[in-house]
Amino acid sequence: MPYGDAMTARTRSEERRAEIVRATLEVIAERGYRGASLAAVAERVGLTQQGLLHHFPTKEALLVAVLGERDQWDALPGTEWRAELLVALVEYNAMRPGIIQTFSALLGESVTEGHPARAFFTRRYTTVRAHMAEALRAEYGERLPSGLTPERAAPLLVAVMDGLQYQWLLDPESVDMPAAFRDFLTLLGED
Amino acid sequence: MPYGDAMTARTRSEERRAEIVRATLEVIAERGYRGASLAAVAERVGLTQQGLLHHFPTKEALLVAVLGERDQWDALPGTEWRAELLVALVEYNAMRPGIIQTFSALLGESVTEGHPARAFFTRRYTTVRAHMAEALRAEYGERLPSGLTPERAAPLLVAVMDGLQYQWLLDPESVDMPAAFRDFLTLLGED
DNA sequence: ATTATCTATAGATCTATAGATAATGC
DNA sequence: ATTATCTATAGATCTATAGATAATGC
Repeated sequence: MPYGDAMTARTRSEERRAEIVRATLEVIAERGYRGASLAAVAERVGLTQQGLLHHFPTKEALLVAVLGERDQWDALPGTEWRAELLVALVEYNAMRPGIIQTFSALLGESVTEGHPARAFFTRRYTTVRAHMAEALRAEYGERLPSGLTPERAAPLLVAVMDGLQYQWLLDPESVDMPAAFRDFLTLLGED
Repeated sequence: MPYGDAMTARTRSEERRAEIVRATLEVIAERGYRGASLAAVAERVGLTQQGLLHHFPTKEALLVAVLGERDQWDALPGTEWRAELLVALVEYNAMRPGIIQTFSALLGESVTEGHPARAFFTRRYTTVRAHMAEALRAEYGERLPSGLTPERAAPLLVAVMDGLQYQWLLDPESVDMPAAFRDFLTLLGED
C-alpha cells in the first residue's frame, strides 16, 4: 500500500461521518440550521434519525463539524490573498451556489440570540479582516492607491464579498458577482 | 377633533395589530422567522397563542405584515438618496441594532428554499439597486469620478451596507460601521 | 468485543381549528 | 351584533435516551 493511501485511509466510521457532514451542508442550505431536522439529514444518508445520533451525539455537534470544514469557507490559505487570488475565489464561489447558500444562511442566523454559530463567525471575521489587511499591506504598503490604510480597506473588502453573495443568491440572473467584485478591486487599487 | 387625529385614528384592533407586529419584529431579531414561535410573540403582547391568531390567521400572515413595514427597512424615500443621506441612514442604523438584526436574520433565511420572504427580498434588491443607480446618476452623471457607471456602482453600494451590518452585529466593538461606509463613499466619489 | 444501526418511546414544542365566553360598539 | 380572547385539542414535528439486534474487526 503506497504512503499516500495510508495517509488518507479512512475508517468506515470516518467515511460515514464525512457523508453525514456533506448531507448536513445540503440540508442547511435548504432550510437553515434551525430548520434542518436530524431526520432530514438522516434520510439523505439512508439512516434513521437515531442511527445518525450514533455518529454525532447532538444536533449542535453536527453544526460544529460543519463549521469545522474550514477549507469549505476559506478556500485560500493564510497569507496568499493577493488581488488576483481574491477574484479567483469569487469566481469559484459563483460556481458553487450550494456552499455559498449554506454559508449565507448560517451567517444570517448567527446574529440571532444564543446561536451556536455566533462565536464562530465573530472570530472568523476578526481573522479574515486581519488576513485581508495583511495581504493588502503586502501588495500596497501602508496606503492603498485610493488612500485607505489596509486596516480600513479590509472590512470593506469582506463586506462587498458577503453582500454580493446575498444579492447573487437571490437573483443570479441580475447580479454578475465576479464582475462586480472586480469593479470594487479597481476602486481600491486606483488612485 | 382635529383632522390630524382623525387621519391617524386607530381602532383598538389596529392598535393591537401594530403591537403584535412590533413584538414579532423583536422575536424575529432574537430567533429568526423559523425560530420565532407564535407563542413567544403572543406572550410578549399578553395574549395566548390562539388569541394572537385572531388578529393574524397564520404565521406567514404575520411575516407579511412585518415585511410590509417598508419604512422600517427603507428609512429614506425614493429619489432622495444623495450621498449625505446615505451616510445619515447608516448612522441611524447604527443606533437601532434591533431592526438591523431583524432585517439581517430575515435576509439570511430568505436564501433558503421556499422561504416566504424570498420574493420580497428579490424584488426589494432589484428596486433598491435601481434607486441607488438613479441617485448616483443624479449626483454624478453617466460616470462616477471613479470611472464606474451608476449601474455598476449600485450593487457595490448595497453590498457594502449589508455586509458591514453583519460584521457590525457580530462585533460592534471592532467595526465602526458609519466610518467604514464613509470610506467606501470616498472610494466611489474620488477619481 | 466493539461498532453501527434499529425499534420504541418520552417529553417538548409547534401551528392551526373548533367552539365557548367575555368585552365592546351601535 | 360584532369583536376579542380563552380553553381544549388535533395532529405534526423535533431532539434525545434506552435498550435490542446486526455487522465488523481482531
